[in-house]
Amino acid sequence: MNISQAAKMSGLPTKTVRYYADINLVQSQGRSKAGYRTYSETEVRKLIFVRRAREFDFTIEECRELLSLFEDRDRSSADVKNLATKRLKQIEKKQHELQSLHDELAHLVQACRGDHRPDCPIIDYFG
Amino acid sequence: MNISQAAKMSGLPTKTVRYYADINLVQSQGRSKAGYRTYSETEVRKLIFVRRAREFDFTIEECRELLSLFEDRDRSSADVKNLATKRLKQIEKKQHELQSLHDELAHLVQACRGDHRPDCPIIDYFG
DNA sequence: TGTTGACCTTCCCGTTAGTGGAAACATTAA
DNA sequence: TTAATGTTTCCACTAACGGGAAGGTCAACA
Repeated sequence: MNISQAAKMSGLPTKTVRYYADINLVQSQGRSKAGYRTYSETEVRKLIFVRRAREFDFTIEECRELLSLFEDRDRSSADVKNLATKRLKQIEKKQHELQSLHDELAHLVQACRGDHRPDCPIIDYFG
Repeated sequence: MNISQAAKMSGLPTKTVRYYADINLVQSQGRSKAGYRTYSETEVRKLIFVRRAREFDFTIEECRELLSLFEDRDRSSADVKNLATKRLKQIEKKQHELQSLHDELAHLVQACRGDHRPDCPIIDYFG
């Protein structure tokens, strides 16, 4: 199948599929006589795999690593679990950061009267 | 004072201070005869203001907006509160996203034995 | 057969918010 | 005088694509 068909089946934009081929993340099966990229279900499966991993905010490099585990019939599940656990820790760290951000800002917003007068604890805090 | 002094006082890297001048976010007070940027406490205050706002993940454009409110003695606190509230909503949205991400991934990690065998629900889920 | 329209290719530029480095000029201390 | 910083501009790079141009290909329809 052509690239747009593979894109549709994988749920990715065509541009992205081409990009993944360019950076050697998911290569096309081959090329047609005219130079069109051709895709089979194997590549589509990999594209879907990458899309799902990206939805979990795995970076492209992490996707590359996961993909090699995915393709390796002899990988151990421990390797995969390690990667996923690492990602989980990153997410939890980000959650904590976001939480303090939220609390501080919420406190400032709550303290601000929000009327026509220029007095504003938010500006005061910043400035 | 010179740029590195302003950088130190504002808590920003010199490169960033120069960048903010380039994009017209915080201009230097002027230039010395040799062409060095000069800074006064006024600019340092603005730099600190921007640094704090950036720590709250306000974008540069939002900083620009906030800065104009900051510089406008006649602004109403309502304008500032609106901006901050918008940002707060964004943060809360991001928190929800991160939460479902976390829960799904945690579930997968928990379900994975993580031993030497290749069976892995994480890979199964992705692939 | 011609041609229209949809699809494909490569290439380059833009995004965010800077960071890193190079070449050249300025200032300061020994 | 020389060496070590400090500063300038400019250019390239980051992540992960998206937009659009210029040109080649393919299928359908009159």
